[in-house]
Amino acid sequence: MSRSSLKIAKKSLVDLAAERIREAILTGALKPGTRLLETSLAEEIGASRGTIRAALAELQRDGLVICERFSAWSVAHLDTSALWEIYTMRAALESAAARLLAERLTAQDAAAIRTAQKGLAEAEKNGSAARRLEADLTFHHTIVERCGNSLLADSYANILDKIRWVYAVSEEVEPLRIDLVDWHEPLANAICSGEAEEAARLAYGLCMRSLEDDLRDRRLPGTTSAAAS
Amino acid sequence: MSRSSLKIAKKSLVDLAAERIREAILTGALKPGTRLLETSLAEEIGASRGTIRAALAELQRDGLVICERFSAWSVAHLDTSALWEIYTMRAALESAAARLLAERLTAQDAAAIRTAQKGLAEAEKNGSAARRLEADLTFHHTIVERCGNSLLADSYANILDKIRWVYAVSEEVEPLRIDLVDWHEPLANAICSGEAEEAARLAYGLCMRSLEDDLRDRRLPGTTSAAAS
DNA sequence: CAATGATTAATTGTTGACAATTGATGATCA
DNA sequence: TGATCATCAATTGTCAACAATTAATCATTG
Repeated sequence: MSRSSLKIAKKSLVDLAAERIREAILTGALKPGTRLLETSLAEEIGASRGTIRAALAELQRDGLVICERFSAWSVAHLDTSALWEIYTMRAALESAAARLLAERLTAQDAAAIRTAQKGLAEAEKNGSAARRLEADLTFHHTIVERCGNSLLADSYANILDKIRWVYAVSEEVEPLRIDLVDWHEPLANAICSGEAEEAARLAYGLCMRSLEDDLRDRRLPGTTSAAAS
Repeated sequence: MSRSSLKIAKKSLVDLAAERIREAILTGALKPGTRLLETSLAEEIGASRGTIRAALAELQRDGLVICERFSAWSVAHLDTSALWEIYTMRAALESAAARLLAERLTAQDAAAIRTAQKGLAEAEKNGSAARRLEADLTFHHTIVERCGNSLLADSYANILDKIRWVYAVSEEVEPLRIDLVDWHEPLANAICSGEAEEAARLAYGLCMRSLEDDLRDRRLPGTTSAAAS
């Protein structure tokens, strides 16, 4: 943020195509289980099959689509056990990030955390469900982005995508129950005061609390898979 | 393990090619920074450029090669800060896995842990450096494989690859200092007795201890980048 | 002589055609 | 009738040619 690059990031057709398809999946326009045909996508998007194919391969590695050899591409399924995996992974990454950030905190980091907190407060006061969700994700994203580990940050970005996906796909109910301000304040304080262990524990707890809420609230279409204990 | 699939996994040329190139990188045959030409690789491996291209894209997502638009593919660099990222990521994943496994332990899990421990003991008694390393990685891998989160396990497999890479690339010294048996026993015990918090803490500690050893011992060629604090 | 602009060889980006594989359909035969 | 086998259409896997872009080279110009 302090020194944004001036470089124009020209994107290849593959990237553009991947972005389009990803968007369609994450917003729920393409529902889990939907069959994807390379030729149809190529025609709709306006690129050749090879290009679409490369884009699909990228999404496959992100876990958004699956491919059975010589048979078919399709949008990945999103059942209760997937939900559990996503949130426990999130907890793993985020609690580690919180610890790292608390250990190596700079003044800019603290300022960014406080800004994200303000965003939470505003969204809480008068924001739509979508706005509250984004403020929430932004807060957590801030922590991970600043923890200094790009490997971890990249993986976390993928998880955040999937969390948006969960919200988009679930036959809605109770969007984001918790009181954003109250629940996030202790974590923000722990990080900003350098209490690494406490920050890690709080981050872990927040994620698992979200998991419980979502497991209770969301009805994921399709499967009836047994939830993790 | 208990129920191996009978299915023959025919691999596509892309997968085969990716495997070859990955192997060459992880063993150090292709050194960090080496320029990779699609045409040369295509000729050497015996596949078309498009196939090689797809393989490279896969390796790019795994962080083994990098690609600058319209200019060049090359083997990724592996400097001190990369080492730090790899090990803190490992700590994040593994401590979470240890916690999960301790919480949901089955008899088979406990047996697998004990088996992995025996492997450690044997390697410690009369094993080469390479053998000790593999026994070590196998022990940790066992924990993660059995934690029940495939998302986490996939990410961890990639990290393990990179750790092998570190050992292969570093101008060797002091291979794997710790006493395998002594250091892993507390973690194994914590997991097998269901002490989730303790298991998580121990796993985290083990990873960070390994990081310290490797930061001290290994001289990574090329960069002189400042280590993380 | 330094900075700018044309030239070109090398390399990646994209495409459409062809080969291989699969699953469904219907014919064949005990 | 029902199981088995050939056939075929649909779809993915692979390839080789062509287009776009880059970086290096060298000429040009103030």
